[in-house]
Amino acid sequence: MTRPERPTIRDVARVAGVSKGAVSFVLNGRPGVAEGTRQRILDAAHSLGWTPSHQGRALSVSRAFAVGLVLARPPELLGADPFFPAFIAGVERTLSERGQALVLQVVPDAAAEEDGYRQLAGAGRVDGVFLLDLRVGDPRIALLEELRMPAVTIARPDVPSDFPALLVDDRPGITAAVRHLVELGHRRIAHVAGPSRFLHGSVRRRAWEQALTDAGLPAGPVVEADFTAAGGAQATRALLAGGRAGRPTAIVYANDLMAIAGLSVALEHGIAVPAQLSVTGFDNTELAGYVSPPLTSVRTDPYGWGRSAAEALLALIAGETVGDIAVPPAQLVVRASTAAPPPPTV
Amino acid sequence: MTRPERPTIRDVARVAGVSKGAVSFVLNGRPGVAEGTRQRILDAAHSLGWTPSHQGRALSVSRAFAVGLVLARPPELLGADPFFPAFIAGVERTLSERGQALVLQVVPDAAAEEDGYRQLAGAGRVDGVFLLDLRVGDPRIALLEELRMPAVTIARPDVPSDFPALLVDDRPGITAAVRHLVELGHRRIAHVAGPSRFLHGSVRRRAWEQALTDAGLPAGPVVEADFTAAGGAQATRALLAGGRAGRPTAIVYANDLMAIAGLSVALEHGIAVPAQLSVTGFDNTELAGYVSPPLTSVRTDPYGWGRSAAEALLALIAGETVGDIAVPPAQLVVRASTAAPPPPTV
DNA sequence: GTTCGCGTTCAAACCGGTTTAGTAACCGCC
DNA sequence: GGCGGTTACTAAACCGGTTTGAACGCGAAC
Repeated sequence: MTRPERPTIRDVARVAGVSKGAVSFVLNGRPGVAEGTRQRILDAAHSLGWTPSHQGRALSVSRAFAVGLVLARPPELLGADPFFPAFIAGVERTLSERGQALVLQVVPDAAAEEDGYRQLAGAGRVDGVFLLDLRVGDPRIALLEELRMPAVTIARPDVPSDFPALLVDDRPGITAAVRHLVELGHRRIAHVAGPSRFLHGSVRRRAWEQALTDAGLPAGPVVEADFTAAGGAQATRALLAGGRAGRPTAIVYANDLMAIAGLSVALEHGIAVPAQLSVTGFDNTELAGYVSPPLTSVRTDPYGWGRSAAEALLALIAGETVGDIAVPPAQLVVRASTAAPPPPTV
Repeated sequence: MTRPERPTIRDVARVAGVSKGAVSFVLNGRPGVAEGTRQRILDAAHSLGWTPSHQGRALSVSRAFAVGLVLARPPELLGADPFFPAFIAGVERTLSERGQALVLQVVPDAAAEEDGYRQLAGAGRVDGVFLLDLRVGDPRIALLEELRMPAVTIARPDVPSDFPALLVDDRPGITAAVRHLVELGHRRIAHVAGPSRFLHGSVRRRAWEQALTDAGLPAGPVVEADFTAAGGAQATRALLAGGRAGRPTAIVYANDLMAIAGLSVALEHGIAVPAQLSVTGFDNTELAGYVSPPLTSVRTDPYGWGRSAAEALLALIAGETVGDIAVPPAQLVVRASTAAPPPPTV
């Protein structure tokens, strides 16, 4: 029975006939080690199959080599919204290239979320965090500043923040959607919004209002929903409840999930899309192109955002000065769920 | 300017007037500390706002207090498939209760995946891992055994494995779907499968075959796809290409995403669902109930699986003997996408 | 009054790395 | 031959916890 113990830096030093310090120097590519010795150490390390212990290193340099992400969303929505996995995949792509890990926490509500950040910081488990799903007047900004925890926010907060922000801007996408509908001839354009306590929820709503105003149109009806299919369906029912007269001819949804649910509610009411009702989504989910009719949507790039956010966070942790990060604007993808409105009833 | 340094166990010991050892004992709830001293130590810790350093603890007990998950899926599919986020949420729920973290890695392909596990193990970054998306003859089982890394597999592998397995079984769900269709009168039941290199892909396919055989029906046409909407659409087109005569009257899809894409392909071909074609999905995604027609699907419980898998893994890491874990069988949720087949053409 | 046993506490070693201060050897040079 | 400077390397301290072995104080037993 051989000992399955992992070799340590001591073993490598012994085999190579040098001190621990020398091994450490070689490992970190520091100068001051003769080439011959360097090779001997590398050979020893290789023959022992040595990989430096993460814990040992983390302790001595007091870094965690990990960044954190705390998500406060009910698990069922987490599953339905394709944003998170794509964002996480992007983050991971950058992190794994640099030997960093992502420490994830999923909590049920906002209170637990602050606790989550507090724990991660208190235990020194992460070197920095991402701030997602910004809320209006988000208290987490102050919390993280108090904890002196480096952070990158996804979108610029509406409260003063010294943290670099990934400048995602939902407004051009919504504006483009409304403009597209206006150009098709729509004049009664409704909105199914996300929760107004979230920044993205309220930003998209205000962009919709502004775009209508800019087009010289009165603000149409708006229903606040919760980004879920169930919520989208219910909101759509509320909008389509009135008689044909006052009913909107187009609905701008704050995400694809609600829009897709809206499509089937329309069908259920005997309202043809896009002949009698135009519909736009947001996110450009994979499924958007494969429902009927294929959904006009706003394409965003959560994967790319994840990559950029991670790069910025690592730079910030490394002590560099990091400013806000620009990202390409979202673009409207026109498919078959939008068309000219029906002729006005006489 | 006050020092923002985090207090250490030494500071707590000094304030409480005891040794580091005493503080450690109190922290870990060990006996052998007088009640008065215990209180003094707790007070000191509290007044300093001390939280033990994760790195320090991890090093001295040589545990990582973290478990790993390596995902080898292209990012775009990760976003579309609601399985992962739900599973991860379940895992997290259990982990965060016990102060453990989840270290996630998303890699592009299978080779990088093995590398990922090797790195996590080599650096001692995790105490155990989950094995997801089992492949036929999965080489990772042997790898993890070689690395002596505790693991829990999601589903029982088709190769010998000493690791506890979460006994998810897709067969009853598929069987129920086929039986449901047979009872409705269908006799030509096709299948859109997942990649056959995955265990869940081939298990579902075989279950479909077996169910047809059991019903005394010949195996219908099968098309192997890749679990994406695009793949599902393409597969559906292939199945519906033939004339009305040989065309299947029902399609059993290996997941909801492909089934939903299939719905719109049918519509595009002028084939009414469920009047002329019945469709079943798998996963019972939130969206399944909100497409038209609402999709008959098989409900699974990835959130619950995550919880159970995490509990088993932690127990295994703690040195307990852990056997396979039973989970409630998947259940068919009948909605409006299935109905009796059209009367045979004369 | 010593001895024993017990509960309480401390000092020191240890986990596996990094980092700093210091030393030995070697070089060229005056 | 002694000096200053460079290079290559070592020994030891340190990061922040846990754990062990010994010491101490005290009451009961002999």
